[in-house]
Amino acid sequence: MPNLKSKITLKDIARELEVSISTVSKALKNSEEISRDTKEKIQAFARLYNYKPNNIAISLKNKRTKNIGVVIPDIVHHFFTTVIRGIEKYANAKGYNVIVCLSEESFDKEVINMEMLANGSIDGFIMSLSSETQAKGDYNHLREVTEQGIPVVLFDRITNEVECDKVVIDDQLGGYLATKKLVGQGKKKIALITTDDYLSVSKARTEGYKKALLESNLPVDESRILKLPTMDMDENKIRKFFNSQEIDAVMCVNEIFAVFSMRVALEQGFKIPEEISFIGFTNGLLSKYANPSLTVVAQHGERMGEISAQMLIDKVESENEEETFQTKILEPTLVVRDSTIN
Amino acid sequence: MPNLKSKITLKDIARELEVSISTVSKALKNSEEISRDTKEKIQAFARLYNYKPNNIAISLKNKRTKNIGVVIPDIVHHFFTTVIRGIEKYANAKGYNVIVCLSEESFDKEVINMEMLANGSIDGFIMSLSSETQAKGDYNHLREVTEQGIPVVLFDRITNEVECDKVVIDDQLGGYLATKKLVGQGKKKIALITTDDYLSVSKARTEGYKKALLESNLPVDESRILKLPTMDMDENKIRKFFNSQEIDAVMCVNEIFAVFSMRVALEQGFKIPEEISFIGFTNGLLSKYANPSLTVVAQHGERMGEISAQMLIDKVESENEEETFQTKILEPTLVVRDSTIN
DNA sequence: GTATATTACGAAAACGGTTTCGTGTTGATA
DNA sequence: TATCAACACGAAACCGTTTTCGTAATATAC
Repeated sequence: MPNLKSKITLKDIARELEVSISTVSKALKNSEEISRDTKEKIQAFARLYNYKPNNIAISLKNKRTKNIGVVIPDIVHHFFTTVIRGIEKYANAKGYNVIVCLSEESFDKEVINMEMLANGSIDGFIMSLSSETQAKGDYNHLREVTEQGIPVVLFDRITNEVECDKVVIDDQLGGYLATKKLVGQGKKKIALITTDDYLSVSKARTEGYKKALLESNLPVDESRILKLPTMDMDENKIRKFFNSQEIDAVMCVNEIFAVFSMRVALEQGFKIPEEISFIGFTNGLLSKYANPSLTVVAQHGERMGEISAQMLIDKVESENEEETFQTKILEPTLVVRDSTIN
Repeated sequence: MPNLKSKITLKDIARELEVSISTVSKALKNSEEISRDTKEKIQAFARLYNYKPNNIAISLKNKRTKNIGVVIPDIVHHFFTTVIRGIEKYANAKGYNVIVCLSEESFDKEVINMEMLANGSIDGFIMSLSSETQAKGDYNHLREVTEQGIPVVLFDRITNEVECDKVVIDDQLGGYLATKKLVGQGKKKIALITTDDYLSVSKARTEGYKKALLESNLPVDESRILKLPTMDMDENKIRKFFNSQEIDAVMCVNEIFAVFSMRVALEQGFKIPEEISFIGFTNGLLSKYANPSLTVVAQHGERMGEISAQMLIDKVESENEEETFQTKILEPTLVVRDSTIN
C-alpha cells in the first residue's frame, strides 16, 4: 500500500482544536447545540483539511451502507447493461452505489455472490436469475436473504416461489404482439426460435406466440419451433430448419438468434422481409445496425432498471414493518425496422 | 424496512454460551489459544445459527473494504462490458467486490463518483477517462485520490499527467496493423473514420494509420479522414464522404462507425469487400453478427480487465511503500472476417 | 440572593468485529 | 513445596462515526 497521507478524522480535528470529538461531529452537522464561534472554527478547519467522513464508520453506525447489490447472469448482453444503466442512474441520484456481481448463468456463483454481499455490504438486492437457477428451481438463497430482512427486487428472470418485489415486461404480450404483427402482414407459417423452456422469459414469449396463432386460426406446429442453446448456435441446425419447413416468418426470443438466423436465411437466398420476415427481442445495437435492421420487441431495460432501483430504495428507506410486495409489469413495444414488411 | 430476523453477532454467541466476545472471535478463527472443547462448542453454535461476520465491521477494523471502484464512461459499449467482466472475474477470485460507477462521458459525474467512493468505500480505483475529462485535461480529482494513497489503475483512455499504473492496448499499432492489412490487399485509397482528436485512443489509432500509409508510400490525404460525433452519426455525411472520394477501403476507430458506414456503402451499391473493404475496432457482437461480418482490431477487453484488477490488487495488498508505477501495453490482434478480402 | 432555564460542551456507549496483553489455573520441574 | 511455563480465557483498546445524557457556566426570573 502506497504512502498514505491518510484522511483526517474527527479525532484529528478534535485534538488539533482542543475540543471533544462530539463537539466536532455536531459542529460539522451544524447542530444548534454548538456556538457560532466554535462551529465556524471547526468548519473552517475541516474545509481546510478537506475532511470527509468515513463511509464505513457511518455504515457501521447506521446499519445502512447506501450500496445496492446487483446480481445478473451476464453483463455482455445489451439488455442487462441497459438495466444496469437505469439502476445506476436512479441509485446515484439517491446517493447509492451499485455493486455489480455476475453469476455467469451459474447457480453456485449466484449463491456465492449473494452470500458475499449479504453480510453487511449492501442494503438490498436487485437481481435477475441465472438460467441454471431457473432450471434447478432452487431459490433457498433468495429466501435466506429475504428472511434476514434484506429487501430483494427481482427483474426479468423471476420466479413465483419467492415473495418479493418484481419487475418484468409482459413477455407473453411481447410474443403475442410480435406474432400478431407477422400475421397482420399475411404470414401464415410463422416459426419460433427459442431457448430451452426453463428460462421464464422464453416460456412466456412462446405462450404469447401460440396464443396469437390460435387466435388467428393458424395451427401451432411444434416442428416449427426450434430450440437453440444460448451459446454456440449451430448454423447447420438453422439451415436445416429453414430448409425442411416452409417458413415465411420467424420470431426469435432474442436479438442474437434473430440476427444470426437472418444471415443464414440470406445465405440461403431468401429475401428479407418479402419471403421471410424476422422479429427479435431486445432493442439493442445489434438490431439497430443489423443488415437488414431488425424489427424487435423492445424491453425497455433502462426503465426497468430505474423502476427496480426505485422499488428497492423505497423499501430500504421505508419505516413500516408490513411486508407488501408488488409486481410491476411493463408493456413491451414493437420497434419496426426493415426485417418486416413496411 | 422489513422485519429483520437480523443476523447473529459475536456478542450474541458470547452471551448465549457464557464466554467472552474475544473467546468467540478466536474460536471461530480456530486460534490455538482456545481449547478444543470450547472451540467445537462455539463453532457448532455458530454453524447452527449461521453466523457470518459483518463485513462492514471488519472493513472498519482492517481499513480494507475488499471493494474495487470501477469508473467508466459508458456501460453499453461492448468493450467496456468485457473489461468489467475481466475485472469481476479476477477480483471475485480474490474475494473483492466491484462497485461500478458510470461517468456517462461527463467530467462532473466522474468527479462526484470518485469522491463518493474515495471516502472509505473502496480500496482502489480502476478507471477509464470520460471524453469530457480528456477534452478538458483536468486531472486533479485523480491526483487528489492518489495523494491520499488510494491506488489507481487507468485503462484504455489514459493520461500521462497522472502517475499511476496503466493498461492500454497499443492503439497506434492497432491502427497500423489494420491499415497495413488493407494496403496488403492492394488498397490504395484508404479512408479513416474517427472521432475528435481529444480521445487518446482515436488519436493513437490515427497515428498508426498515417504511419502505415507513409511507410507504404501512400499519401496521407486529410480529406480522406472523416470525423464523426460519437452519438447520432449523420448518414448523409458518410454518403457524401463516400461519393466525393474514390475510396477503396475504410478503417474506423470503432465497431459502430464501421457497421454503420458499411450499410451506407452497401446502399450506395458498393461491393464489400471487393470494391471497398472495412476494418473496425473492438471485437464485439456487432462485428461478429454484422452482414458482412466485420474484420476488426481486437482490443482484448477481458484480458485488459483482468490485468487491471491484478495490478490494482497487487498494489492494494503490497506492503512496501515505494511507489513504482508501470504501464502495461497489450498487443492488439486482427480478427479477419468478411469485410476484408479473404 | 436563590431557584430555574438556557447555553455549550464533554463523556461515554454503541455499531461489530480484531488483537494485544494480562491473569487465574493447571501441571511439570527441581 | 516453591517456581515456572503452558494453557485457556477475559478485559479493554481500537477502527471512525453518531447520539444520548450529564453538567459546568452563564443567564433569567422571582
